[in-house]
Amino acid sequence: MIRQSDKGNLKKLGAYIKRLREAKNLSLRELSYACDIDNSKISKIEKGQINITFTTILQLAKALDISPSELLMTGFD
Amino acid sequence: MIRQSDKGNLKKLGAYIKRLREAKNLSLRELSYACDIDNSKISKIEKGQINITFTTILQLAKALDISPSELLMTGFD
DNA sequence: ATAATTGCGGCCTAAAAAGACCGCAGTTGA
DNA sequence: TCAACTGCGGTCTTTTTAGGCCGCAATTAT
Repeated sequence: MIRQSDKGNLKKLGAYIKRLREAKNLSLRELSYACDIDNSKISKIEKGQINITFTTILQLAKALDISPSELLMTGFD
Repeated sequence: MIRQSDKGNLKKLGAYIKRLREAKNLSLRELSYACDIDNSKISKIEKGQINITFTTILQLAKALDISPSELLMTGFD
């Protein structure tokens, strides 16, 4: 039941998160510490491998110093 | 482990979704049909009772004719 | 050289979302 | 009056996230 377009959107979101993290020169473990999410999970998020929840979005946004809204600015299908 | 602030944020998001739905004069069942999400689930979302995933956010945004980013414009904690 | 860091994937358990269906009380309208 | 609609909550199963820990190959210092 996992739609094909969803996979693409998850990848887009993940790629954007990765760009933001790298722009701040943070390692997975550093970001992990900042938002209290396991580094291996963040890795999976950046790869678009998991469909994160609303609250996880908020956690990441906060740690990345960006508004949740901004985090979803990337154009999705 | 459910944070207290998360509950509030979920309620804010739900309330906003409800406002948008009502602004478009859609019943739960009508919106349900438009985004392919069960009406009882939408009811729970609007009540802030469930922590929806990224893809569910995209589905709702599309059905409500709003960008995902816009859907998260409400100020969260 | 070698020690530390990094990204990443695997594995596990518990909790929760997804998805679907049912039924009811209250409202709305014919 | 009564039929249809509406919001909403409950229940059940399947799938997935959350959350945590471990270890490795590759890169990056020291």
